[in-house]
Amino acid sequence: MAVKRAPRRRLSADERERHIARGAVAFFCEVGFGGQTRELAKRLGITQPLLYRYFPNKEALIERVYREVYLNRWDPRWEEMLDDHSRPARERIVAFYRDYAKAVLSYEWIRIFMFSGLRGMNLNSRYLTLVRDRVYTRVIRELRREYGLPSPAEVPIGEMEFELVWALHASIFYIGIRKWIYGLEIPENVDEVVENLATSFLDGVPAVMAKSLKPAAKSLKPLKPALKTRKPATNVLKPAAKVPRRAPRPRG
Amino acid sequence: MAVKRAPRRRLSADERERHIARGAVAFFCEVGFGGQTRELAKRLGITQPLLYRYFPNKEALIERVYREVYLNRWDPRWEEMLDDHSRPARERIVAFYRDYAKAVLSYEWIRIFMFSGLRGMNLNSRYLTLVRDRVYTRVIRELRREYGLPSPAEVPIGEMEFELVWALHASIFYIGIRKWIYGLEIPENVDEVVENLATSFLDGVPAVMAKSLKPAAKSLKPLKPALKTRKPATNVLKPAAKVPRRAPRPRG
DNA sequence: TTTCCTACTTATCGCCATATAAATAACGCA
DNA sequence: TGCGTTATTTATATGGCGATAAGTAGGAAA
Repeated sequence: MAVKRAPRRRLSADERERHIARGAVAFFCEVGFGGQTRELAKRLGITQPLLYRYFPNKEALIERVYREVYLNRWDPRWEEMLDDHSRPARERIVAFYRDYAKAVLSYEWIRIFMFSGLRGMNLNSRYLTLVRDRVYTRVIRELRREYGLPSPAEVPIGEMEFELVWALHASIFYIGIRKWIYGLEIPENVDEVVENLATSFLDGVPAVMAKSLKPAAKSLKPLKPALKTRKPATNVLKPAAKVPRRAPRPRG
Repeated sequence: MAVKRAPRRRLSADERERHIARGAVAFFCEVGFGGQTRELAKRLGITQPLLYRYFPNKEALIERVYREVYLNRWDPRWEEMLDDHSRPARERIVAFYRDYAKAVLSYEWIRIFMFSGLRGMNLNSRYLTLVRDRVYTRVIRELRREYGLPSPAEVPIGEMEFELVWALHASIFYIGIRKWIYGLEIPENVDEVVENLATSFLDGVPAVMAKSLKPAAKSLKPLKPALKTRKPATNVLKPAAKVPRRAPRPRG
């Protein structure tokens, strides 16, 4: 039986570029960056050479996928949220992680994040350094305040304290890994789980934290103070040279 | 300048097979399974067709890599360790996780585990189901006992309890991800970190756990009882048909 | 020392993936 | 309604990678 061919439709260059970019995200996060341009084109309902009208080569397309996924993932309100002293610290922290989990626990993000890490991109470390500077420092600061411990200005944040916050981050992110990388079942009510993880964190942390703050503690190694340099926010990637569309070739 | 060629050395078939297998692990865990057989052969100091004398195709070689890495990773003493009632529960649990972390936080394991997950292998889920049945259930059982809560025989283990143990597992495993996938710096003294994570876990968990055990709790959803079927232990993968070496071809 | 088995190499096939060049046709505009 | 621009397709080049076939030589045994 003959394949019914959809009537050819011309999109504006911008529309098509976005169309391809979105499709590429969905495609590559599923099969990895080894996925073939032919297969991608087929899914998009276009021919493979058309991709090369919009992106000079596959690598540029992948670059575009990174921008699509990494950009605008950061919600600047998170920082305000953690700073809002009108609410109790515990409530703020729990609320933040509930929000953050919603933003981060998606098929696309989890997989692209892993793929880019395994490929040796440094996007991951850039992104996570940002998280550390914008979030971890705040969480620790508020925890210190909550438990009557010295402020980071008085005693700089120690390695071990960061590790404790890393652990909470990890336990949330790992829910996504279990589901979208290992293909395991996870609880239906992720919100409740995250809430419990944050709560359990808040209950378990102070003992260890207080211990690590005692000058006698074995490995109290202050880190470079974070939160010092104030960057423009939001963008993990540079605003970035937009890939120039290929000029139509002269004919004849 | 002429390339100094190492004198050709003949290994016994078994030796060469292991040589290739070990090299393949190191190679594929670094570049992923998309890595080229030519490049692998170069690193091994052999020619690429020789690979095909020992493995019928690339997929079989990859299969061999899985066996090499997954097999014998499980230490049966872990279960005994957790069951040893002559030591306090907290001590046992902390000691177990210190040990487990040492076994699991390696470049090879972390990366192969991720690569196999992203490839859609079900090895990950098989392995992790084993961990759940052999470890998580024990940890929860001991915790319940420690805190005077009903035993799993009386009240089956709930979803949320498993989630709490997952969280500890995640926070340890994630240390490896940070280092070997994201390329981030991690503390020198991982042992101490793991100890603190386990401690913080033990301090933080009981409140949430007790809550989740109250019949009134929202989502007390008992899971299928684990630890029931006793499997031969140790092997995650089937003992597995050894790839038959290719018979030398008749000549002339 | 000679022989013979087989580990290993050289040479090469054939396919498939990225990428380019040339031809076609959809749509805006006159 | 016809024209020109350019989005899109068809056809194809080019190289790389998995895999095979045939020839070479190491070393154990006699």
